[in-house]
Amino acid sequence: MDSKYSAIGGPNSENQNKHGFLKRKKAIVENLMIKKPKFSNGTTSVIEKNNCHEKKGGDQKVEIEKVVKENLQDARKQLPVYMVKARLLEEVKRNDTMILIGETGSGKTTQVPQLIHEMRLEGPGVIAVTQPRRVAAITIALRVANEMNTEVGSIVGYSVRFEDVTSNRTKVKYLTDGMLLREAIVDPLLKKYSFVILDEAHERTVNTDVLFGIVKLAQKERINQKMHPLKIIIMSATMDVDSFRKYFNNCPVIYLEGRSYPVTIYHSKMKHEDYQYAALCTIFQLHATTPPNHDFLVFLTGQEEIETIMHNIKQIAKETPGPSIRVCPLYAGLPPAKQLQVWKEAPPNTRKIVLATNIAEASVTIPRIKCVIDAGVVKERTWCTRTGAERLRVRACAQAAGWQRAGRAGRTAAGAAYRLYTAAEFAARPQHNTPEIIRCPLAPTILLLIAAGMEPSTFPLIDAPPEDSIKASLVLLKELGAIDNETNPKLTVLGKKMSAFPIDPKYSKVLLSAPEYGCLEEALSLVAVLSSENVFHTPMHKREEALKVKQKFISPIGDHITLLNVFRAFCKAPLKKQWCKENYLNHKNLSYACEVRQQLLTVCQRLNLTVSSCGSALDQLLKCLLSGLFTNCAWARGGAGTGGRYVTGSGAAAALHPAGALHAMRPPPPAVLYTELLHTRRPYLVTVSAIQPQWLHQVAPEYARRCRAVR
DNA sequence: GAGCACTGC
Repeated sequence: MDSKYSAIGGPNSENQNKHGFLKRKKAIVENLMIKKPKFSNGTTSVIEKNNCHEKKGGDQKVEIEKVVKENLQDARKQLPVYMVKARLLEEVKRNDTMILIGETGSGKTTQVPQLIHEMRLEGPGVIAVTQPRRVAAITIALRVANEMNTEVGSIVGYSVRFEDVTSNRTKVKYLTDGMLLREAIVDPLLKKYSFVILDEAHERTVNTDVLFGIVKLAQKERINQKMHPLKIIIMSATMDVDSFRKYFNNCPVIYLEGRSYPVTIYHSKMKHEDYQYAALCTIFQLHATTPPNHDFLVFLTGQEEIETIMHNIKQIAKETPGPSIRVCPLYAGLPPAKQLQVWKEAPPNTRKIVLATNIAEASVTIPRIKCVIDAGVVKERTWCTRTGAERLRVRACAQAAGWQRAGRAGRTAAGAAYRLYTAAEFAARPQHNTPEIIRCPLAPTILLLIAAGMEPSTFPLIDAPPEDSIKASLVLLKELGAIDNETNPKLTVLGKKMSAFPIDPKYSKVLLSAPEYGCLEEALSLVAVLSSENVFHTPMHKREEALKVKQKFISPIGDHITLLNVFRAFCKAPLKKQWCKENYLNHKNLSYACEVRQQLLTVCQRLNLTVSSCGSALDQLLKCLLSGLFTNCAWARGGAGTGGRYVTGSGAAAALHPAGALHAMRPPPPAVLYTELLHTRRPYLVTVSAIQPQWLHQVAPEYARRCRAVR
């Protein structure tokens, strides 16, 4: 390694501290160095053990429970945040808003709400703690309930989509930020809460960014109206503190020391043209020089890349002496059963190499990783305001992501991180990723803001999206009939109903038009599938077979009816898991679509919509779909024989995606309705159905006229 | 005739 990498953070480096080489910022209010706790990792396993032995004799159980509780309390008191308890509570009492910066393991997420509650600082109100991910909201609530010796759903509860485990006794409520946002539509002043704690703020998801504005306005308005005050706590890992502080009127910032282990960071000494090749070289160099029980975690960009490198590793390993290798892929699209491999310990004298996307950066934690190899790239989705085209491109990731990835090697012991790029390249990268709100379609967010009674033009966002992006979304909402005008938008009756659905406004429009076309039954299923993830699972090596099996679902009308066929067959299948496996379908995503459908049905019933079926009159369903997706039409260009070249309503050229049901159709349909315009190697129309050109004039006459002028 | 990172209501 020495020949190719140089370590940063030598004795004179400002990046070094006494915990190791991982960069940490200096404290403004507090900077505490905390000793390692006695029960750093034992606590959880004791709890699990206890749960497993629940049926044991009474006395023994009590005995075990007592030990567990004592250990839990001991462990709590060892947490960095617990040690600044007095000071922290003092600051909480004194300030309405504060920022809490805490590294992994500082205990801020589990302890701060408990400390506040122990002092009854929340008064008659509830403490809300938001998380970007639902698994986190659930597991943290369970843990805190355990620490407080109560059942989850009583004093401590959680609320995520499809699941509300709270009661009127709940005082500490963990919820996804999306969930709090939906609550804000009904109650923009968040009256039931006396504290709102926004956790993982550094991730800068659209939802947290919008919540910043909501809580800021609610806090101000509650003072104006002389109501009980709203206290705000922003919690985050190291981040762009200055901009956060400025946004929250120079509120105080408290730093907590983390509890992770030192990670030594190495940079590549020279630039690599091909990071995949560099990754392979580094893997085998390290394989030859480190003990076999050191697990590796390699950060790559996507499924295809991971599968390729996995194949290469296996080939090279055959001809390489030394310990054997177990390669584990990890990306979100992988079926859960296959993801489980990652958490299994490798047999003796076998090295585990995990090849992961950035799912391993924050969403999941893999134990025992001693060595991180970071290609320094990420696949990012961007959106073109003018054409509505989305593009996935590989980009260099920000410095913050580099630190986050490196930190994954120091979760359970000291480790090392090898960056496949030079220190100079790293220094030239932006400190933080572009916030999501800058690069995504805004129509859903803007509709939500208007529904919550906010004014989009003056709503305080920490980073403002491009002007034309906001404008485009307002135009779309006007065309959908959700708002009355674009300059001073007010919600229409239709818009109010649209905001009741937790889906893209285009799709809520489809559902609300469905009774008119007598197809709500079908529309619910279709929209549920379209709002979920891809239901087809196509492993690279079994592509042919997967395509063959898919044939039985395919409709000559197009992909939408094909999806409907899949969904209906899934609902009827008795052994769903097995059936999905046989048909190369993603069980998780189809089950999710079922839950979404149920939720959408409930909203429809609340709005008194008539649920009827159009039977075999599928034209009705497509017209209904067009009522929400009328901006997604494309027309065949240059007549027959041109092999599916199309131009969209916004003038963008694109081709039918080869995996689609209409791709082989000759001649290609003169007009199509597409779900997505996606730019990969070329611009493609994805999930497409054939329509009659005159339908657009019937369904959206105003748009059709404007669109013809452009074409 | 290609290939989609990650979340969330």
